[in-house]
Amino acid sequence: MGVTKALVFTEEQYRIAELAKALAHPARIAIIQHLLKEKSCVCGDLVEVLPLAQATVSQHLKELKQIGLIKGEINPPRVCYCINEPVWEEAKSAFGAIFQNDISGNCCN
Amino acid sequence: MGVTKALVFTEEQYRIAELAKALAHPARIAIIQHLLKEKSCVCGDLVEVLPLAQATVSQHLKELKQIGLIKGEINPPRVCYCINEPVWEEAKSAFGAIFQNDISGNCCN
DNA sequence: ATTATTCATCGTATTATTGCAATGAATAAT
DNA sequence: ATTATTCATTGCAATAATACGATGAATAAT
Repeated sequence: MGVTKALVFTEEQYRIAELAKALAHPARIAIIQHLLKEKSCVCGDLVEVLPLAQATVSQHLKELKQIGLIKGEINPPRVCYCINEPVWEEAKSAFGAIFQNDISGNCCN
Repeated sequence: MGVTKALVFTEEQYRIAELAKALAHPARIAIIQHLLKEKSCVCGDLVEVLPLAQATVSQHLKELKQIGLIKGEINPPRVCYCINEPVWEEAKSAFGAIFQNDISGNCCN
């Protein structure tokens, strides 16, 4: 049955998984793409772009903020969102590190 | 409250989210990393590398296979796993398309 | 034939995610 | 002061993900 080792995952593995999870919903992809497309901060017109209720959009924004991929600047009465550069670069290199691997040497490729 | 538009997400958004979800667990990151590290096919010694029961590892492998990121070749009595090139390249360019964006022009960066 | 090995699948319990209506907080407009 | 706007948060309900023991299927070894 195979021995279950008492090994836990590495910090890196948890972090990549966490970042991936933040991207693991079409609404959050749509939010990110919208923020990337508008080259400046987006002031909460996201609800009109998405087929979701305001509360739901707010939840997705919260998740993206929590992980650090985006940030929201309060600019009453609106809140302006944009990509948060440091974490964005972290994610970029994390995914880059995985996908830059050379897989051509595999016996089955 | 903002008008809820009758818009559904694009195929691309669903696909990226789906691929991200496949990477959204440390065990699956560990599996992928292990397959990348071993330059050839890995014959099911994954259970010994992971702190999880065999059934759980099998589940994670199933998910990765379902999405197409890996493939398993039956080589009785073992099953050999490796990265599945076509989908791997698809994921690589999907994430690349997102992370290659220039965010330096944002008003808040 | 019997037993061992390897891996998948089923059943099930636990926990996490998703979605939205309702409400709250804070400011702007009248 | 009252009302409208903007966005966050709370409180459910429905669904999905996670984990693992138990079992099954298929082959190899004895």
